[in-house]
Amino acid sequence: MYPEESLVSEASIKRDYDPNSIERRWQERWVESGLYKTDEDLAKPKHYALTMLPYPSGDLHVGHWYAMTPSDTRARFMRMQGYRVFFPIGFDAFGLPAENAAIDRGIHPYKWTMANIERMRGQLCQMGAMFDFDSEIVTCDPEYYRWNQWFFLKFFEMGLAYRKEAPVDWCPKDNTTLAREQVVGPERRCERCGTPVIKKNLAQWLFKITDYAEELLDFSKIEWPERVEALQTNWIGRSEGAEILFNVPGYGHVEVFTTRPDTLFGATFFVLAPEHPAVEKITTPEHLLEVSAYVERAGRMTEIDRMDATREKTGVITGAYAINPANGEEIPVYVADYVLLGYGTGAIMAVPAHDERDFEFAKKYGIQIRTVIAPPYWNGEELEEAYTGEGPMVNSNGFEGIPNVEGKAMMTSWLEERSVGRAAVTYRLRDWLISRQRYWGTPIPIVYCQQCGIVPVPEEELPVLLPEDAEFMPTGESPLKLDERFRNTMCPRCDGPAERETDTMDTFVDSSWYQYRYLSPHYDDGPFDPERGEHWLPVDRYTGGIEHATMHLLYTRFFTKVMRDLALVWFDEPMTRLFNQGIILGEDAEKMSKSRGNVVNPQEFVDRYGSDVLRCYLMFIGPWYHGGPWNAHGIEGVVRFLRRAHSLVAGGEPSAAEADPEELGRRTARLVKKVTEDLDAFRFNTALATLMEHTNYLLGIKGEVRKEVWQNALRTFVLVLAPFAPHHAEEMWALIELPYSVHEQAWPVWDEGLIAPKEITLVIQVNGKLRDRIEAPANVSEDVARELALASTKVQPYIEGREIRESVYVPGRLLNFVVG
RNA sequence: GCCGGAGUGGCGGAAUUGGUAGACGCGCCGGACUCAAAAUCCGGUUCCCUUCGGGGAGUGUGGGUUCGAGUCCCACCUCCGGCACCA
Repeated sequence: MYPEESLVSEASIKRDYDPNSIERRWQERWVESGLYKTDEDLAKPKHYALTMLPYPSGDLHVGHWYAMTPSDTRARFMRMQGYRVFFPIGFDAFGLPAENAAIDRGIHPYKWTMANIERMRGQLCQMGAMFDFDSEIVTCDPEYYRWNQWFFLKFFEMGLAYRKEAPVDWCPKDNTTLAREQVVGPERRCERCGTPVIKKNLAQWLFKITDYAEELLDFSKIEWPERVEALQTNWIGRSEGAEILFNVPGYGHVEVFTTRPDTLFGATFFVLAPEHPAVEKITTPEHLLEVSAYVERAGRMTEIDRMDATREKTGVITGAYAINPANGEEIPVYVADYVLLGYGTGAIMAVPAHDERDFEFAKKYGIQIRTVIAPPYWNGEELEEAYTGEGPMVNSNGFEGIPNVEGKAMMTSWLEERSVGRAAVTYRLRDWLISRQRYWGTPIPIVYCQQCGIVPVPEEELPVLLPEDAEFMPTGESPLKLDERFRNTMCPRCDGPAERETDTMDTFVDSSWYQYRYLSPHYDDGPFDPERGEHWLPVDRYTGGIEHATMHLLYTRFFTKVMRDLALVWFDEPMTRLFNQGIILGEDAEKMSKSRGNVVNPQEFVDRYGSDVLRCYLMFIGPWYHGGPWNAHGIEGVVRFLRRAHSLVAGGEPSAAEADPEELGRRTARLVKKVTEDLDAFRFNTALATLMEHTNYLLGIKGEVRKEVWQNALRTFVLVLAPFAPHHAEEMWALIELPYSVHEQAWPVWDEGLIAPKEITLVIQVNGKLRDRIEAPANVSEDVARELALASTKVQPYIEGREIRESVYVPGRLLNFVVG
């Protein structure tokens, strides 16, 4: 995608030096010398840096480069700062594209995946990252997924894995069910392929993440972006309130959840979700026809229509009555589809005066609207709309005049005393549905026996292997279901005939604990070697995209908490600090996509300019968290920068010692300070700007300082360049005849005392407006500064004939006269 | 509606956290080198006015605090992301 009339021609790139041959040469040397084997020197502080593992789609795209190379730069920086750094990589190798390739082209998913991994591994090496490939994991390897199954069994023992038949989200294109998290947007589309999902009634396996809902809301032990915390908090959706029992004479008690127990006296009707089990039992014969018709219609309606809040509320009366426990009133029971079975208890007490939805419903069906919380300046008149604000309770016998905020707790304890209610918390979060009707995933280690029922596969029989000779139907039907040899088995408990579970696990299970497996990818006695865990856990820095906020990042927190409860780990959170990078867009500032034709192929740029250029360009483009549009011309600025940097070390004996060595020392110290602080805070763009500035300065004084001084300046410069452009830095390091490898050197330190300049530009303002700039000694006193300023012919016109009321002096910066 | 984030030159973006707005880079303009071009190097580049000394305006809009506001406060506008008949 580089422009036809590129300003930097190929010939000119290769004239001075050839990035490709330099890079290839050093990559080979790095491998030979084992430079990136993980440092296990326990005397050093540990740093576990992790970047989200890629899906092996075939080729690295520019998004991978954008995610990985700054992460690598940061890891290199930590290494030079004296940390032992663990920076692993692997492949999230299960998933649908492999299976689709099998269906479309007849290639077995394993073959397809492994070929892709092979290719991507080569590209990762070309990137010049310090990944330690010895710790690589491939999640479709039985050695890996065996432990998915092991976790499943543990979850099952703990009651955290259970099977339930319920209406679930089904993607008709991918032919599988999805977790609630994988259904996105108001149109309820499949997160993977964008197809609108439908509901299907199926028996599926779920992980009980809701048991950890409260703990997942606690972010006090991690430093994660507020944005992610907000997204997860939103997703978990905690509501505090009360559960209240309403008696329906002739049936029994029906429980409701409400966040507004303070409005109980205003409950003038009662609503059940159409799917609520009580509906058919309480409906009186004369309403039966109407109710069943309504329930059927609601069932046929699509989820999207059903959830459309702008639709006019509908409902039918059941003929039954519920008794309001607060005042003993009989209130009519309706069935209405604006009440959802999946939230709370699937039944509500309706308080039209103080809830917009109930208000709309009551207006339509002529139900009484009784104000029980007085709005400001309320005189008993009828409300024109629901009042949801605060106020004193009214029409509430025994609670009159109590501020409703206090009334909530009082009403709850009043109900508790009478055993008709209690304080309760409800979450929007649903349990994690992990069953997938696909082949290319981890088989769920469960057997169904006619005698014994649901039987877990014994631990020692793991892994339950995927059959290799599966047949892939063009319809996308689960190949495991059709595979008799896989399906038919013996019950581990009674040896009788039994059937295997044919669903596989959501691939998000794989990535929920992969950070632990990296530590000992071939360990046989558990998911990871506990001794290695002690040396490296938890992850110190995790980097990746924000799109996983309510999926992967929530699941992995959940897994770690369960692992803690299994005493596998001693901490509560998987990754202490998280950084989300942005998204790299096409040149048209739109999301890259094949259909738009704006996809940037990183390989083209690597071939043309080398990977250091691509690395640096991606870091220079803007703040990492921000992302932004690709610019094929912009990258040429980085080509020039690296070439100029390289030319610093090429030849040229000093001709005259004219440059100020003190200035050089000062600027070098400033460079080190700035790059150090910027890298610490992930500000790669401004660090590179400083490196560019410094390069230009050095080129300006090249040949004008003594050899030792120059050599020393270059040494420091190459050291701080090294994390950004590892190949170029290594080459320059060799050219200035320093011993291999630059990446094993200590990060330079700076002398703060050298940084302050002796001369400063003092800004003179009059009434806050800039009037002059005066060169002055850095430590100039206020009195001297005043004299200098008053002597300025540029300042004089603005103070002549006026009274100087005050002057503000900021040492080393500015002097401001306030004149009247 | 609720929650979160962002608005700065032609463009990507800087600004030591209240102290010279526009660093660095792209693009553009001018110059050097060249037969010429590319590359490279040097200089310029927020806008308006200018008698070429300089002057005025300026960080989404309108107010405010302050000697001084891109930065802090209040109100609003626009855009992006998430959630949403969640009781």
